[in-house]
Order: sequence, then C-alpha cells, then structure tokens
Amino acid sequence: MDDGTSIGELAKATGTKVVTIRYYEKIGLLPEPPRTRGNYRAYDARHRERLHFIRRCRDLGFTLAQVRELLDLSKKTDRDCAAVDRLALDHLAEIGRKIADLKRLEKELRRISECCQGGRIGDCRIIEALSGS
Amino acid sequence: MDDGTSIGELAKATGTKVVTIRYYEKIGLLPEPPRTRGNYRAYDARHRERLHFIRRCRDLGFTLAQVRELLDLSKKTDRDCAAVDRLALDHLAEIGRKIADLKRLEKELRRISECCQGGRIGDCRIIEALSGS
DNA sequence: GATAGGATCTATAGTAACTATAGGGTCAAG
DNA sequence: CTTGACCCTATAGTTACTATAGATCCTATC
Repeated sequence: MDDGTSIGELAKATGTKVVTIRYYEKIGLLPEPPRTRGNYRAYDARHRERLHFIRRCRDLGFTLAQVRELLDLSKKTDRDCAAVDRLALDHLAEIGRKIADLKRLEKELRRISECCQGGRIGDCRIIEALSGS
Repeated sequence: MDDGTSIGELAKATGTKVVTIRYYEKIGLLPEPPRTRGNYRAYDARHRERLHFIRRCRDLGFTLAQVRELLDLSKKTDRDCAAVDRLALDHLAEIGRKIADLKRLEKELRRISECCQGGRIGDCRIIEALSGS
C-alpha cells in the first residue's frame, strides 16, 4: 500500500465488510478515495470517521436514507439543530411502534403455541389456530 | 365472472393485494386456479382458505419459507405435531430476540436524543453522539 | 526470476417480500 | 358502442447487502 489505509484495514477498523464499503461508495454514501499505483483504494482519517458514523447510525437502526440525511445535516454546521432532533425522535417513535407490534405478536403466538399438546398434525391446534382468524 | 371468485374479490376477502396474490402464485405458494373464458383467475373456497392461512402466518411474522413449511406440514396429517411446535417456538424465540434488540436500541437512542438542547448543528450533541463509539 | 498465497479489482446476479410500471385484453352499465 | 373498472402478462425497482466469477496486484519464499 503506497499510502493511506487499505479497504481491508478499514473494514477491520470499523467492523464493516469489504464488500459493504464498496457498496457504500457505489451508492454515494462514502466518497471515492484516491487509488494507489496498483489501483487499490487508499483511505484516510476522514473516510474512517465518516464510515464510523454510518455504521453507528446503522447499528442504531437508521435506514441508509436517514443516514444520508444525517450526513447532509451534519455538514450544515450553522443550521438549526431541530431537523436532527426530529429525525432522531421520528426514529425513536418508529422503534416504539415496532416493539409494540412485536409484543402483540409474541403474545398471540405464545397463546397459539400453548395449545400444542403433542399428537398428530391432523389434530394440531397450532395449525388450526393459524387457519382461524 | 363465469364461476368462482375473482382475484379482486379474493383480495378483498383476505386483505391481500391483487399483485401479492399473483406473486404467491408465481412462487408456488398458492396453486394456479382455473381460468374463465376471458382468462381471469377463478378461485374456490380451498384457495381462499389457503390464502387466509398464509396471510395469518405472515401477520404473525413468519417468513414465506416458514409458511411453506407449515403448509407442507399441515398436509401430513398423520405425522407428529412436534415439527409444527418447534417451528412456532423457534419463531417465538426469534421475536423475543428482536424485541430485546429493539429495546436496547431504543434506550440508547433515547439517551442520545436527550442530549439535544436546541442550537446550531455545529454544536449538536446528537451528531456528536452518533460520531462517537 | 518463478511461483504461491492472500488481498484487491470489476461486473453481475441473487436475497426477501413485495411494489410499481407499461401496455394491453375483458366485462357490465348506460 | 363507449366508458370505466377490472383483469392479464412481463419487466424492473425497492432495501441493504451478499455471493460469485474472473482478473490483477502485492509480498514472501525458493
């Protein structure tokens, strides 16, 4: 490597797969780094930080579209913070909804599952319960 | 409609979109119904029941692969019920994991979000928190 | 200098579960 | 007989990657 970090090193440093990094570049989320003589990508600290930011957001469940928005916002340093806050709160609300949905689902599936008392599938209460409304 | 239920009627009756029904047919989840003279699909009660079963499972968060398994199992009426039960319990465990993940995530995002006190993006604590580990 | 291995390169296709679009045919009512 | 609602097929797009194939590069060893 002439200079800078190789894609493999960056992958290790950020816990991202190599293919995923290239994918982020292709969709314009991560800027194209300069290349070495051998046409290898050579990353610097700014790339590392940006990728780190992306991964952190993804770990928190933001979609790539949201990450893109957050990245855009983070560049407009003199703009009001409200947009960032709204994005975070919206996402929080979304997570809350998902949790509620899953809990409802869990409850119902548990109810259904408890019907099972062994025996033949022909008499299976689970299948029956899945068929009923 | 010569005879049987049209795809639109079936869609309404089961709360499924027309395109989704055709999609289920294409991937072999729903058997091809006979056609009318005008080449319209004409469904019967068995199709309705099967689609109903599929939707019910989907609503409960089963994947289409799992639905396929359940449908296969439900035909083997003399087989032991254990496989069905295991599928349900596996799914239940999965849901539990997802809930736990989302709760962890919610907690962290809430922590981050509470940092916001208005002001400029340049000083935004949310962006900062998203950048940090 | 030859060679073997690992890492990297590009391009393309596949995944889940649909959704959207284009460009038509069919059917019942007025 | 035309309008509008419904239906048909086929293809491409969505999200966020993952997998594959085949070529190139770099480093180390013989």
